[in-house]
Parts: sequence; C-alpha cells; structure tokens
Amino acid sequence: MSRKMTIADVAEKAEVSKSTVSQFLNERFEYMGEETRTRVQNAISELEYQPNVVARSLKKKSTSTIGVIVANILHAYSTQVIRAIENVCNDNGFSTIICNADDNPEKEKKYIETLLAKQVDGLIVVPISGNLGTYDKLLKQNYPIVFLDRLVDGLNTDTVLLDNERASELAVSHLLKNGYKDIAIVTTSLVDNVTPRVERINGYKSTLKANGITVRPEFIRGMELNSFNQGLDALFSLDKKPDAIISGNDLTLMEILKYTFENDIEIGKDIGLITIDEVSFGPIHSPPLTTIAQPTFEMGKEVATILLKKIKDKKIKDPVIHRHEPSIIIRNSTKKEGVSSE
Amino acid sequence: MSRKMTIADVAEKAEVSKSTVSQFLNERFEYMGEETRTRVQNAISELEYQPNVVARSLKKKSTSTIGVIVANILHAYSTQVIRAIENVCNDNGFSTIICNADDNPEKEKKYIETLLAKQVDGLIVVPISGNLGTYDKLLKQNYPIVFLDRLVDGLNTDTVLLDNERASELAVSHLLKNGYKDIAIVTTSLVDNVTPRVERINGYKSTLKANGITVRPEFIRGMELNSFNQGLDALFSLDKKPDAIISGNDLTLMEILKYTFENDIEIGKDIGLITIDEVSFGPIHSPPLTTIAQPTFEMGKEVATILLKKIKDKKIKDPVIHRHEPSIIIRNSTKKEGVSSE
DNA sequence: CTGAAAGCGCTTACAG
DNA sequence: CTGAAAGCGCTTACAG
Repeated sequence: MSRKMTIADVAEKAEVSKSTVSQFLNERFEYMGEETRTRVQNAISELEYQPNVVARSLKKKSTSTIGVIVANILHAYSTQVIRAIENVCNDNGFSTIICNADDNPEKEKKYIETLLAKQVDGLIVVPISGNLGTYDKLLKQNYPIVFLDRLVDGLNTDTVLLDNERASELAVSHLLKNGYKDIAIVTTSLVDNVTPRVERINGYKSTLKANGITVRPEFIRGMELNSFNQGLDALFSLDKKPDAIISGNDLTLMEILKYTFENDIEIGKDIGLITIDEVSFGPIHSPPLTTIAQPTFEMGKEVATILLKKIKDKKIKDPVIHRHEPSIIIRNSTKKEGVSSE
Repeated sequence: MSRKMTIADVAEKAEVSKSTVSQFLNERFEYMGEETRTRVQNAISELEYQPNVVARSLKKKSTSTIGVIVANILHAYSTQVIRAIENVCNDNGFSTIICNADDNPEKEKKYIETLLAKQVDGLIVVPISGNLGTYDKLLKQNYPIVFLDRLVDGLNTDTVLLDNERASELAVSHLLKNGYKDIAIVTTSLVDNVTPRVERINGYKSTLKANGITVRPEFIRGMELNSFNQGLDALFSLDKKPDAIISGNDLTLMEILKYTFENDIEIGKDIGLITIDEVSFGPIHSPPLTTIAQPTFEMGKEVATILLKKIKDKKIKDPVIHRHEPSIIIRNSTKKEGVSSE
C-alpha cells in the first residue's frame, strides 16, 4: 500500500520481464501475445501501478512539459493566453509550467534556468529586455522557443503578437469619427522599448498624420503605473487639454478610471476614453467602455501549436512573425453627447 | 555547444571523479580540498554545465515541485492565491505546476494522476466533490496534501479557508444597519454542497435570525452562471421584492451587474448590493461597490507554508482547519439615499 | 513473441 | 580528501 509500485513489481506479478511491461506501457502490443498482454494488464490494475514519469523522462530525454514565462501575470491578457496554451498542451499530452517574471529580467533569467534544468521540451515567453544573450544561445542550439506579444531586437524567432499599429488605428479613427480632436495616448513606461507600447504609439502617430492632424508630443505619455496620477495631472493641466484618451492596456485603464473618478471627470462627456484590451467590466461600467480587443484565445492557441510543432519536428525553418487582428468593441465611453456615432 | 554537458564531462575536465563533482554541486565542500574545489568550479563554468534536475529527482525521489489544482481559475481569488503560493515556493526552491480543473471532477482526477506520475512532492487543491476515494487513498499513505477554500465531507486534512459565516454576517449586519430589510443572497449552484456557498448561506440565515428577521427561502438562490438572468428575473418578479442583494462571489457579481445594468435598476437606490470577494473595479464602479474581502495573499502564503512543512517533516499530525477573517470594504453600493451610513 | 543488458544523469553510502 | 560502484525506474536496441 505504501511503497510505490515499479515496473519490476508488475513484471514479477505478471511473470514476465520488465521489458515486456514497458512494451505494454508504451502500447507496443505487436510485441506481445494476447495472453501476456492480459496478464500484464491485470498485474497493473491489481497493484494500482502508476508509471514514474521522471524515470521515463530521464531515459527518453523528453519531459512532455513546456515552460511558459510571462512578463506580467497581472494583465488579463496573460491569464487568457495561458488558458488557451494549456488547452492545446493538454490535448497533446503536454504539461505546462507557468512562471511570472514580474517584469524583472533577473527573475526571468532564473526561470529560464530552472525550466531548462527541469528539461522542459520548449519555451513560450513574453520576453523582457535584458536576457538577449540567453535567448540567443538557446536559439543557436535550435532549442524550441516561441515569443509572444513582444519582439526582441536582434533576435530572430517565431513570434505571435497583435497588429498593434492597427489597434491604435482603430482607436484613433473611431475617436475622430466621434468628434474628438485632441487625442492623447497613455501607456506604461517606454524606456525598455517594449513592442506593444512602441507600436501602439507609432500607430497612433501615423493615423493622426494620415488624418492631417499634428502630433503633439505632450499628448504621448509613457510612465510607471505608480506615477500615473502625476502624469495624468500634468496632462489635464495642459493649456490645451486632450478631449480623448487612449489607454495602452488594462492596467493603465484602472489608473485612468481611478483618476477620472477622483477628479469628477465624466467619461464620454468631459473626456472620450478607449482602451486597448477588453476588460470584464467593460459592458457594465458607466458609461460602458469602448475597447480594442485582442483575440487572446487564438493567439494562445497559435503559440502553443507552433511550439509543439517545433518540438516534434526539429528541422530548422525560417522564423515567422504572426500578427493577429484586433477588433473594436464600440460602447459609450467614446460617445460625445450630441454627436452622432457611426 | 550542442550536446548537453553532464557531470561526467565536468569530472573529466576537472580530472576528478563524478562523485566529487556531485559533492560540489550539493555544496558538501567539507568533502573536498580547496584546490579540487576550484578545479571543479572552473570546469563547470567553462563547460557552462547545468545540472539535470530530472536525473537528480529520480535518484533523490523528490522533485522539489508541488502541484496546485484549482477548481476554477476564473475566480480572481484563484489567481491571487496562486501568486502567493508561488512566492512562498520560490523562496524555498520549489516549483509549482498549476492546474485548472474547470469545476470538472474528471479533469481534476486526471490532473491528480498526471501530477503524481510527475512525482510532485505534494498537492494543494481546491477540491471538487467526486474524487473522495482518490484523496482518501493519498491521505492514508500520508502523502502531503492541503486543501484550500473547501472542506470535503469525510476527509480529514489540513485546510485553509475563509470564515464564510463571518463573511455573511458582516454583509447582512452592514445592510441592516444601512436600512435595508429584505435581503436576498445569490450564489452559484448549490447542488454539490460547495463549502463557501453553503457556509455563506448559513451565515446569512443565522445573522438574519439573530436580528429577529424571518428567513424567506425565495430570497436564497443558488444557480448556474448561465441561468442567472432567469433567476434574477424571478427574484425581481416576487410580490415582495428584495431591497438588497448579497453576491456570493466575483463571478456572480458580474451577472448581477449585467442584469441591473440592462434592466435599469439603480444600485444603492433601487437595490443595495454587497459582494463577497473584492474586485479590481470596486472603487471605480458607479456607485463604488461595498465588498467583503478575503485575505487572499495570507491564505496562499499559509497553505503553501503548511504544505512545505508537511513535505519536510512527514510526521503525522492531527489535521487542522485554518479559518481566515474576512473584512468589509464599505463603499456606496450599500448606501440608501437619505439613510445615514455607519 | 520475450528477456537480458546497457544506459539515461545523477546521488550516496562505503572503502581507502 | 577522493573515487568505484550500485542504484533510482524507466526504455530500447538486440539476441534468441
């Protein structure tokens, strides 16, 4: 009852060799007589034998486990993508180990090392800048790895991410169409050149230009979450205040909502608001929030599928960048009173 | 560069035996001359040797990994507790494998088996009814396992959960104090006797009784999330309608908010609302939502600490149930106009 | 169709 | 202080 059963116990009980039990476990029934097969089967169920995956992994040099390192689990995006990844992995007999690097490159590095020591068969990562060397080495060894959400300068590997410029384009166009003219964009820190932030700002600029509107640098703000209040204060103290804001993600949205709430700024009327990333309370907020949604489920599904394919077929292929289309969910936070919506 | 380095490579390079390298890796420096030590050290860094945890685990019969099976990852509660668990595990050199059973007992069972096959050293689980036998067997073998959030009938093991009756007591008392009289409680399905739901309803009943108020069975509703609309319709079609609602958790809250939004029911005025589980948008909702918060971080910390202790010291101890205190965060969704709040 | 043997990469008594 | 040997629980050629 207490000691764990091994293949040797099964072999003894079934009066066959360990090899035969192993063949059975690996469903190589062609190597086995009908009668042997049932004997092994019975021995296994009588002993309640459970194979030891660790031993198998050591021998097979493959763990059927992948690692997922996410830059910041607090984004709803992360959680959703992870669920999709897990679904795909489960369907393929793979386990996932999820790690949250907390936007900290050292933590990320430690996780990479731990995961590799655990012999995971591949890695999905939302990379934080700072571990270029580590990734480069892995990639050169043709170790299976797929990036998510962010590109890394100087690293050439399969990546799944949003068409971020298109996201901003959707946001800006919608705001313009609804009568807003002075559109600001607010996002988290820009110092590390994090792909979505940079691209969203680029898309913002280019769409404004395409509409003949001058880009005002003071309307573009990248700042840490904990200094958002001051940043928004500055924005709203401008001589020329913005009449609409694009929020870079769900976490910045919370800061903006807190600010407007505390300062009695009425969303929709005093200020138009559109946020990238759909949020659970979007529909029931007052006013309901216009959002730009990412197809998180498909994105998760695709990264996992790509990674599993790489693991199964180690042939080197040219890396490709997979862009996903954002979509706009129009609600009332971008509806000026008296201006007809599209 | 390509083939993975092993302890044998290090041994060869450092001109010592594998044993010595292993002693080095395990920091048993007392078994080693100063000079040997640096030779091994250098060999390791030159070869960029990384130990293979799988091999070590096989030999040591311990993986320094725990499994966490959560009934439903969609609850913010789950995510928060998981983060706390991961922190504690990281600090102790343990990894965590997170599984989401999706309220499905078969999925749960499959995860238990997979995790055990992977030789995890222990399990934290938010149990779904239906796998009593499995848990019972594990517990009898003195396998380290701690339950979270829910008690299982007939199973005696360490459990960390909220003082759910107290949570309801806080909610009911606060509502009564604020002038609400006809208080309903709405939660997810009651068919499986899930601990928090049952206890929250018990606390609701007993607090009403303690205040001399008759419990109206039609004010107590347990239903699946996807039939919430009908349920709320029924509740609001009663001759005697409730003037306040207690929401059982964050997911039921969303349904209630959707319903009141769609039916133009004004929270605070038309209906008082208080929800168990703090939500991110609580402070910025209009009106801001009164909530009963769980100390998720401490709960996660405690459950992990208990499990790690069990893993380290396998002595059998009497299982204990650890109740955590909820706290009320008073905001405006329970403020009737014209009635002074506490 | 079945089994003996080697080996995956480590750790740990034990001997010297 | 250091090394040879056994063994963790499997899998996989290979021989018969």
